[in-house]
Amino acid sequence: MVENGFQSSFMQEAAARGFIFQCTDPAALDDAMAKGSVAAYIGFDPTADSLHVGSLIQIMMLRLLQKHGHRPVALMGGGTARIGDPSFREEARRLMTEETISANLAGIEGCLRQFLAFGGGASDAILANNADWLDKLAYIDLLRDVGVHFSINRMLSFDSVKNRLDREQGLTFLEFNYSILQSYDFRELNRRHGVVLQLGGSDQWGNIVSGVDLVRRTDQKSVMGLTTPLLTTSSGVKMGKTANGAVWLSEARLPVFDYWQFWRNTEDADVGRFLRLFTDLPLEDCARLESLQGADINEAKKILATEATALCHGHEAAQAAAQAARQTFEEGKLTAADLPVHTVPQAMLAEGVPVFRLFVEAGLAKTNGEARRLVRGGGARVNNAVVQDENGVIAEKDMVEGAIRLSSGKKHHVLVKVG
RNA sequence: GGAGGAGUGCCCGAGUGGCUAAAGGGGGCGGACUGUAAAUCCGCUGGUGUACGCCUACGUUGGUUCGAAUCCAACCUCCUCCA
Repeated sequence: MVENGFQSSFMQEAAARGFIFQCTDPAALDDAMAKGSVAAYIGFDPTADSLHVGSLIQIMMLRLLQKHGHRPVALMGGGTARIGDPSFREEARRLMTEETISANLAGIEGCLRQFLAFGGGASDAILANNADWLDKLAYIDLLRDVGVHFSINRMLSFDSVKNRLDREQGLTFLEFNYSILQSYDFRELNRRHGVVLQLGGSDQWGNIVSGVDLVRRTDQKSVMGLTTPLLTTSSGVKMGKTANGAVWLSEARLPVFDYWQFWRNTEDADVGRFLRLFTDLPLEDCARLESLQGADINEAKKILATEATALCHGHEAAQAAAQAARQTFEEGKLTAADLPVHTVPQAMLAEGVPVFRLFVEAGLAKTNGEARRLVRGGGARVNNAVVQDENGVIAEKDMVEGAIRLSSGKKHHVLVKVG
């Protein structure tokens, strides 16, 4: 463990909680943070209108900065979005329209506001958008100003690039330029807001180091980089994937109940790590909860779920989700309030609707076929009764306490109401 | 610019004229066992109000054929070597 030897409260806590993977100059960073407030940034690409759990470690890092009196800067990749991040290959290459980008920016900003305090104070967070400067860039100027400081030899030596070449994956010029633009962002934020630290996932190391170099060469200033570890669950799966894709942070994309469930279902081996990274609980509490054995660790998971959910959706919503879970899983209550609700038109239930269709309607299956398969596999339940006939009809008579509860498996529940 | 190789479902990957909605694995979903965990075992894993029907799918477009992921042509993209 590298957790001691740091003087600044931020570095001590960040290290102890497991946020630090690599740092360009730990001693200098520690020093700067011990002396005063430091501004640090992380970039977010507006590829969707919400962030998801994959970005959460970065957000928590910004939060930690704020807690220790430093200034977090969230940089929106509004400019780079118009190029399309090439690292996603095929998928992300479709170009986004201006409207999509600005809608996504607004959505992401909403996510960030849950976690950070924005404003004009010393440790208030700042939202920046690289479109503000990238849109104005002239190619030749960029090449002369920034391009000269990039050595192809050097770039080829970066792991991120080398791997691609070794695997015969091919690397486009565009992608190559990505690190130039990112470096340019760093310098711009340094000039505009005095940002001296760039944070990111471990995959960003090469780009971050490039930025550090650029600022040193052109501005003779020493800035730093710090990366977080790549998060996988203990069974080696990349974190944050679930039935319907990503675990989103915005309620519009993922009901609070489901967000709470995501954390509740953490593997035993990850509980301690996640408590330290994704909650504000004191380290002693994390250690105590982590050490619970056997079924007792479920208590720790509930605390993890409620704490993590509170950070994202607020205490009330988190408590409500916890209670809904308790009623549903422990007390076997059929229609606990605060389960995700899906409303359907009155007419639909008046006429009666085939079960499989209602499951699709409620979002528990993506297609009719998937819903039918769910029923055939014995995983579909209506009001807790296993559905036998996929074509069976559901109607108003099936309402219990004003709702019909649909379940996919043991964990996914939706209340269907008329609205 | 020249020569050679490659492009298959969410991912990896087999398949070289009909038995192919396409082996196998991963991932995902469901079931069993548990502790709403992990591990293990079992089932499912294009769409379509289910239909040995129709539609979509083996880079793109066209062609050969009763029939094409499979053969031919052109094109696109990627890789390797040469200039």
